[in-house]
Amino acid sequence: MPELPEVETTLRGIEPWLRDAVIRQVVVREPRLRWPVPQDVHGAAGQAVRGLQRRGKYILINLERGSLLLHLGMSGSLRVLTEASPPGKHDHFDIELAGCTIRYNDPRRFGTLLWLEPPPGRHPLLASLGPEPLSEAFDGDHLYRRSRGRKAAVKNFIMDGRVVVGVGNIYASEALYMAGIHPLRAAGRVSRARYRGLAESIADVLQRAIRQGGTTLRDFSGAGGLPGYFAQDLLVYARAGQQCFQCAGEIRQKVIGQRASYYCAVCQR
DNA sequence: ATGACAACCTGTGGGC
DNA sequence: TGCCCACAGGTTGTCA
Repeated sequence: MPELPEVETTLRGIEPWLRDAVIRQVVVREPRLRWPVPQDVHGAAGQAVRGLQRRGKYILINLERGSLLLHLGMSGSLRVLTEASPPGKHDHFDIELAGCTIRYNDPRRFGTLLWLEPPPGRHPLLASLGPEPLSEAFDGDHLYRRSRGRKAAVKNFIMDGRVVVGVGNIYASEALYMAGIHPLRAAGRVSRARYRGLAESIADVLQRAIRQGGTTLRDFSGAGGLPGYFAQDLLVYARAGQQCFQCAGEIRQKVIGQRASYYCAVCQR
């Protein structure tokens, strides 16, 4: 469920509660996530929060010595609870602070809770990640350089976290539509000029989605429990069979790289 | 190095 | 109402 805008929304929701807080304890009820939750995470207890950051779709809670690394997977969400409430189904762990509990729910258990020794950036999961799409380091020239000789579909290319982080299945379709690029086009056969447009589209769609609190298709909600409202702004995603907003042609759906992809065969070449 | 795809897991919705 | 299948916002690991 969560791509970069949803993770950013989640981060912003928990940030005010974590700022200057001390971790009271981490309660793990179900350690069987994407990787087994290590005992190390209990080392967080008693440590003060130094800062919070997002790296791609990862959330890093940096403590005095070491960091908690969270990933929401496909169906994870965090919720800030200010009153005691009994854990429900799929509530796999809590991060308890003095004034609240941050509770993780994840039906599919593709999410992650790991302990990172400093410096966090050297951890294998973070070490080879590409640039942040909303940073100076990301632009069309970067995409152009990285794509030379690549035969993979451009949609798969921009969803590769080593190329650029945070672009998931929804926003990949959206950005390619905005840039007029067919998702199946070989990444190595997209011009520099069109990659510049694509990079701008990626940054634009992610920023607008963040402003709307992300996209809620079925069950995403931010840390305050509210859904995101970007679903009503989607141009192609989940619109198979409906009319293209530009040419009134029919939006197509096709599986690319095991994922449903949406595009207009007229507007995207 | 690159690309294709199976795997991880649960819930939901559609067709019959 | 119930059963079975396809599919769902992510990422890694394996194999050719």
